[in-house]
Amino acid sequence: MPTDKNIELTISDGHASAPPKAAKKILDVAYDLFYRRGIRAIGVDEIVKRAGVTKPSLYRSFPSKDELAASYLRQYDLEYWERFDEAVAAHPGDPRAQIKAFLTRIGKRTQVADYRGCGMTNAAVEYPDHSHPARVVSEANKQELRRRLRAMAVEMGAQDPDTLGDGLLLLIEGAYISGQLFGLGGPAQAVSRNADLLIEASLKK
Amino acid sequence: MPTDKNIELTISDGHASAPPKAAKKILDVAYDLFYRRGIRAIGVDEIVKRAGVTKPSLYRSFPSKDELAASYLRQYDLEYWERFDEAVAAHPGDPRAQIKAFLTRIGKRTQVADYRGCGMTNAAVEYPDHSHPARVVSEANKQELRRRLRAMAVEMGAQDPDTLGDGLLLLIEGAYISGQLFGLGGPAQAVSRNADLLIEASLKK
DNA sequence: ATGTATACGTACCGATCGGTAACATTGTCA
DNA sequence: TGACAATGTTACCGATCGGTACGTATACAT
Repeated sequence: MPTDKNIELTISDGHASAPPKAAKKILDVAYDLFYRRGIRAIGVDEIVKRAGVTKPSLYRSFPSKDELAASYLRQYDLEYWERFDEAVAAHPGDPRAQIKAFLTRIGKRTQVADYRGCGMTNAAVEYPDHSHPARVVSEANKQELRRRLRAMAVEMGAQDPDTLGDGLLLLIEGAYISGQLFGLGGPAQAVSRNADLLIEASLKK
Repeated sequence: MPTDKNIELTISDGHASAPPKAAKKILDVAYDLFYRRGIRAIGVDEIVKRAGVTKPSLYRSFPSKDELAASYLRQYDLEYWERFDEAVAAHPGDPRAQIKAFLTRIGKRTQVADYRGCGMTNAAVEYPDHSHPARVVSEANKQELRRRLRAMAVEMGAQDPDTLGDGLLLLIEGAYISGQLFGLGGPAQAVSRNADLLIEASLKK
């Protein structure tokens, strides 16, 4: 869900002036529609209609639909790391518990009807072209996720931290995808358990 | 890559007559374009152009673009289980080796530039609506994958076979997705190693 | 009150979307 | 050669796509 924080960081780059109010409504609506139904599936007409604004307003705040999609993902990115940091902050100095908290949360999120997975992952699937503005944001987010997981694997004292970090990433991505593929009762509910088994098997003896 | 086998099973349902030749060219081209660039990203005009046929020919063989996409996935499904069964047949009676062979193959496939992941997974991301013809095929394929993996986990003598089977599925889906997200050197290359660790940790002692 | 800038709306653009009607042409087998 | 099925040709449909030219309203400062 979109929040109101840091909107000005994502919609209008550069100049520090306050953004038009229409831009916030547009981004909020675009966030919701892009996430739930996909970026390619949503036209700008539907966005402006649901936002109660007009098309020129959209194009005054965003240079193109592709850039609006990138802005949506930048907002998604902010909220993603907020959730991640919450799990980390809940267990200071205990990376294994941090991971477990994050994965338990993911496992729970996937167990709702019409779960739509990770907006970053979905956007990358929709736009295979690496130069697409939305994909650039998506790839950066995933690189950062990999970096953090590998760092936590080091902290945990894994025998091969890169392998464990990557294994955790695979489980996480698998949970995002299978969550939207299987719905309730799908494999994603087992992500935390499997991660725990994998971590246990990967620690130095 | 599309093969020529079993085309008649996927393009025209019901009557057992040989399919028109244009239909095969159309399906081959659609297979390639849908897989590499996405279903929503490709218009029927581009398909018929690349296939060297005309639009009416497409709509004589396929009732709609959505059904053509479903036919593409049915073909994908056939080839998917061919690859799976190859890995199984290579190690009779040894499910752990079967899994390892299948995952090693996936790990290798992901390590090429512009890898595009699993066509089934991608289609599900593109079409969140569960009633979409393409998604119906995709979900059936994934259900079958889950069934097989859980059955193999039983054969392997896992303590909790459902959890292990689901864990393997998560790793596999993670490999598909991260393969296209990270490109060369990504986490997907560690899928076989992590699966092996997970299996080892999941067996009855 | 009046200028000035900024935000917004009406109406429109060409291109492309998926899909079709009507008819001409081809290849094949009897 | 006749007959039939498959394909091609051309032109078209309404809807939607992303995007814009241009006029209007509103706010604020002087």
